[in-house]
Amino acid sequence: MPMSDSGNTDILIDISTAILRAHEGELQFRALEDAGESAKRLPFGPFMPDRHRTMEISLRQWVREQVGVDLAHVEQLYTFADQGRYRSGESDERHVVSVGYLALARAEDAGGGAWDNLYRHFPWEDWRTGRPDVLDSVILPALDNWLGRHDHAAERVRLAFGRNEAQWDEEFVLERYELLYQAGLIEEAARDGRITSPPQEALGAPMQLDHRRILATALGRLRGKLKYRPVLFDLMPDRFTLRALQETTELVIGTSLHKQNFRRLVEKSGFVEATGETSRARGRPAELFRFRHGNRADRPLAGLRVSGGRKTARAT
Amino acid sequence: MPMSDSGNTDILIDISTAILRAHEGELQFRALEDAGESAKRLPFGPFMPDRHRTMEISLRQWVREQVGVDLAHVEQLYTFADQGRYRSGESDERHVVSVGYLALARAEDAGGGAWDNLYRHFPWEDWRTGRPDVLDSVILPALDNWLGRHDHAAERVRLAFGRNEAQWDEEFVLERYELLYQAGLIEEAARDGRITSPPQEALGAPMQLDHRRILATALGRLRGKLKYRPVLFDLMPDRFTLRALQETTELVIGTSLHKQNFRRLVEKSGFVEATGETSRARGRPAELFRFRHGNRADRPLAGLRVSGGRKTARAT
DNA sequence: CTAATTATGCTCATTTTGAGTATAAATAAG
DNA sequence: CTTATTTATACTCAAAATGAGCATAATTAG
Repeated sequence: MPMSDSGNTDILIDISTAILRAHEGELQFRALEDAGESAKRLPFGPFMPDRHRTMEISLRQWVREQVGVDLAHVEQLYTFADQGRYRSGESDERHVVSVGYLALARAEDAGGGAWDNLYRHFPWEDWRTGRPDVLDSVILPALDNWLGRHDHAAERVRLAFGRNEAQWDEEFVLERYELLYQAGLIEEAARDGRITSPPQEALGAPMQLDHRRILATALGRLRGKLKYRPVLFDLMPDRFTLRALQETTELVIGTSLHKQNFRRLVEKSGFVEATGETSRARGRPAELFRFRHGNRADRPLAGLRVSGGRKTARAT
Repeated sequence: MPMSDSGNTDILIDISTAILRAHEGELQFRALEDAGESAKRLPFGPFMPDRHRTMEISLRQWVREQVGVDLAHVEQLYTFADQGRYRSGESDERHVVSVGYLALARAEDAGGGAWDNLYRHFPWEDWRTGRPDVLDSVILPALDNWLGRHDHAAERVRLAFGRNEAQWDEEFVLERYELLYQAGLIEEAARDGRITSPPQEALGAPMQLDHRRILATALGRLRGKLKYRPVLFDLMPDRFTLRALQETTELVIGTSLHKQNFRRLVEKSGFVEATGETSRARGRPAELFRFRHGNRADRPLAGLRVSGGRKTARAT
């Protein structure tokens, strides 16, 4: 964005999309494999401005036709113009600008194709069964070691990883990923030539290009958005039990929630209405709810903040 | 983002930036005037990928040198690739992709240049002295009239403008702007050929291109972000009274707040610390505070939600 | 000295939230 | 068919947060 003269810089824009769904107890994303390449990638393709009116329309259509998924929510994440930062020795140096998108799909609309467990790439983000071991056994020691040579980053580490007084903030997915990348604990960092030797203990499964970074951005954005907009329902089928809704929520925010309080929160939010039907399963049948479109007070689901709070902290 | 073949599409990227500051009781943005054109515009310029490593670095440098403003917070808003949607009869049809940025500046770092009052372009967004008259006198009647022919949009209007049961959500700035644009109540809509005759009563001062839309995006984003990240302090000088902090907050969210409760909220948030100094002004001197960097519990300032709530709703 | 003005402290009733306990309605096991 | 197990749902209770005010303090403007 400098001066103004300029010749033709032969820019090519491509769109990469993190398509998420909740399925079989996993938060999954649509992953593609390329021959002779172990790391997977997100669906992406060139954007051709003369053929489509807007990027979002173009994206939806392309994903339906080429990837076979009908998208519910679609949201632009970020446009990267970082010059080759995440592209090492590629021949095609025209790819300069890449636009990342987050898309949500309902499990039913999600066609065949291969889906991958998101947390396989971000094991430190899944706290549903408690604080992940890898944090204390690998990540924090390695970061400490790295901080020895880069102590200006200490505060960033403290905030991103919730050390000392700081709390773990489940939305800081990208900040954590970036720190791990910079500290050379991520395989992509070696591939990009940011570090000389690959990390001793690779953290999470790597992906092609900067796609893991896009996934991190997507997860962070989704976790944040959940608290004030009803995007959650774009991951749910038409009818669902509150239990299913809670499980999907937990998948996204990566923590487990108190069942009764979750119910109270959702019921008061005005986002759902009972259908009268019930679902049959193991125990007592559960009422089926449906999304109550936009209507009502639409109180944000702020209560979904990872509690971390009060732990029976008896009065003073 | 279709197929894949493609020739060279001669794309040009430009970056437009909404630079905001709080100054003299106004929320202002840096505005430029062009000869022979009454509508103002945002600073913008081409992005040249071969000269700069990242867009943000490029942007900061460009703004410092060309616009004379030192930016505090910088945040990418959105990338539009909408084909000429907001560009009517322009000769240069290469401009296809434009990236919008939000930037915050402290009043001290803001150089000379011309600044414009943001709410002059969005009078319906400023509720500091109560519900703006223009809503009931012009906007809602006109929207109702429009809805007669487009009643599918009724629900969007209800939510965006807080009718019936719905509450006014101060973050829906873009949604409101888009609705007004589509309903032809915005001068830009006539300019873009979306409607035949210009609106009888133009709402807010128009701007060039889609710059008012970028401002709307910026304001909405900022209002949202305020509640969970300490961006507010990027609009404040080094030291400030709580009163000044509150005024800036009110400028941004467009509502007035309860003074004592604001103080309580901010003090508990851990974002500020007293300096011991005081400021001299009209009444009792106020303590000067400073931003307490990143530290502490960093409780979100969720309390900044536009209350709208309980109005002495005595028990049942 | 008095009024006006702004800052700050504190109270109080509600609401919201975290964490349980209790009860209901199924299915699975014997 | 009786009991254990499982899941859903209702309710309670205390702690914390929030919305509204009243009260008091410390200045400056007459």
